[in-house]
Amino acid sequence: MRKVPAQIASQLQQALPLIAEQGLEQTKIDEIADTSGVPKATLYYYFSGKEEILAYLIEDMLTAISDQAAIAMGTDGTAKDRLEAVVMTQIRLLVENRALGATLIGDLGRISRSPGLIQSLQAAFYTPVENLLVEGAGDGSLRIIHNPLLGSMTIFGSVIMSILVTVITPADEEIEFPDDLAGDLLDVVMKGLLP
Amino acid sequence: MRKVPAQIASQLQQALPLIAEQGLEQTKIDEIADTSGVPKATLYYYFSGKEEILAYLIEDMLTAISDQAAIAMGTDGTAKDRLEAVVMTQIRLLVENRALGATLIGDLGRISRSPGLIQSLQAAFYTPVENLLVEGAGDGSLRIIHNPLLGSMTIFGSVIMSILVTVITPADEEIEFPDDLAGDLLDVVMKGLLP
DNA sequence: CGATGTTTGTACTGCGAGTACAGACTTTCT
DNA sequence: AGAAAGTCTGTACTCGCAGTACAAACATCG
Repeated sequence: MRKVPAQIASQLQQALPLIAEQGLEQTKIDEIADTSGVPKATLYYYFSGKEEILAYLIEDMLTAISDQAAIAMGTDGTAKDRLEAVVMTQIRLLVENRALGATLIGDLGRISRSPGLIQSLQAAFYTPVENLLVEGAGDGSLRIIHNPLLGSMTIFGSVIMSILVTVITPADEEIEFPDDLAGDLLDVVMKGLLP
Repeated sequence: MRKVPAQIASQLQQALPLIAEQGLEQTKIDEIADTSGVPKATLYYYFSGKEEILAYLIEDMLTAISDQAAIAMGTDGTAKDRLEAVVMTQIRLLVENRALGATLIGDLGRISRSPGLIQSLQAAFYTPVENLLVEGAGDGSLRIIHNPLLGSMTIFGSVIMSILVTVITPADEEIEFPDDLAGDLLDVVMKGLLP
């Protein structure tokens, strides 16, 4: 895969709603070409096919998320505070690009089939959270849990499911602001379900 | 779609590992026919295509889960106890049929595009949990949370992510027993991450 | 036993992914 | 400047595979 010019990368975003809506399988290359304005021949000049186009866009987003998460991790405060900051960041970036977020979540199978994407996904979601859980057990701001990986999965799972629901919801209905959503979500995850 | 004979439904299960591994997109109808032993012409006699075959299998599993969940809900005990029973049931059924579980989770987008499947998914996962959360707030065995839907999403999210990881994990590695997994997961979800 | 439905093999059609390639245009090098 | 190498895109093509057509064998049932 050749280095993709920023211009083209940006144009490709326009095809995302289409892909999110009908799935990559049902989205024809010509549709992607037409909607994005990038000629089909040019697409094949840069990518080897549909799969690679989508993988490229997803990887791009995951990189952005892990970058931002790293920043949030580096701030001051207890592990708990920074965990909340990280989760908020993840949610914000997913919601800001709804279509890509929906595709990411709706197509976890595709991601799990690509080692590169698995790695990016871990870097964006698992690793930062898992590190913070360990840190939190150290500085006392978080409970020591038996299985930290499961903790990060719980968070990741609730994040993506929340997003999925806001994304499935017809666009005409009002969506909760990411901050409210993130707040409620953290409330549940942090305090648990027991009284 | 005609009523599918039990025999054929059962044979189709054999094609699931294939679909889980490479995705429906990459799985050819002829492969499904060969692996399952159901002739291609017969497949098209009952189904309108690949999509419908997979949808049928998924719906089948979701129905089984919601049936079992309903049973677990009907037992004695506090809402908390029954919630744990329900979650254990969900995990058990997903793990017992790894391939289908993996497909279900890896292809949430497909599900979210089909109203029928959304409904089955809700019946299997959301509705029972959400009801129990409300009940639990009533009988005092669970905390009153601001957004019950979010509670059920958190649980669903952590369940499927845990499954996804056990499924992605190379088959040669030892998998945690569903009971242990469920136990750890409930520990996190119930008690939360705070000390 | 006729009628209606099931099952399956074989042969076919057609869509759309991906390829080939030539020509225009741009950048880089000498 | 001018050659060389790389970028971009239109057009026309191939070909794999999903889905269709259909006929013949077989079952079921009234």
